[in-house]
Amino acid sequence: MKLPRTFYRQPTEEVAQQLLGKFLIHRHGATTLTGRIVETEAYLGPHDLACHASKGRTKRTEVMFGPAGHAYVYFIYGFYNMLNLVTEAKDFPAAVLIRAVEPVRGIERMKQNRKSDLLHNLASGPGKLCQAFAIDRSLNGADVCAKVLYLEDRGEPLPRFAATPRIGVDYAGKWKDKPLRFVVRDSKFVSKR
DNA sequence: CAAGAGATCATCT
DNA sequence: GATGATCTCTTGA
Repeated sequence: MKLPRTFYRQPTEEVAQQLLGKFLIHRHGATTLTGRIVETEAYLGPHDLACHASKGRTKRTEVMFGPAGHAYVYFIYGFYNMLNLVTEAKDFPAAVLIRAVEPVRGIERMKQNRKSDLLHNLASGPGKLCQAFAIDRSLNGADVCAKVLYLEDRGEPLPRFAATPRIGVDYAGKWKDKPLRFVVRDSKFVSKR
């Protein structure tokens, strides 16, 4: 079943954890790309110095201020897109970064998109994932309770997971060490470290 | 195997 | 004009 908007309206940490073992689906033209989520990070809101929205409401962070259940896709380092899901109430800017999935369907297409044949190298990182799933800024603001990009609960119980500090946020002061990254234990498909 | 540099651009100061 | 919620390749031991 497709995850409803109420799912995304919950506290961000809760959403990040509950997303593990759920399925990300992108209907891209004639191809359906599917992956099982194995790694996420929570960005808690304006007080979280690692969250883009801590810098205020800008053109870029606008989507995070909107209602839950929409995609926040941004471009970074001149190369990569990052996929986030907006959480919590309207006007409260928080989101969950999808960092890695286990490829399930559309694998041949992912291999082409990534120019790699290694299954564990297709979507094991936020930039790789977006490349494999053909996700770019044209999907920024997209409703993930609609038909193109959405998530599904396929009845799998919540996998065992670990919490670690988030990656690449050394600038975030006391927030950089908070255990807000969640990874499925024993998955081969998480990003390194 | 670990460490470091380079790639490249939208966004904000 | 500086700087990233990254990735890949090269280097050197």
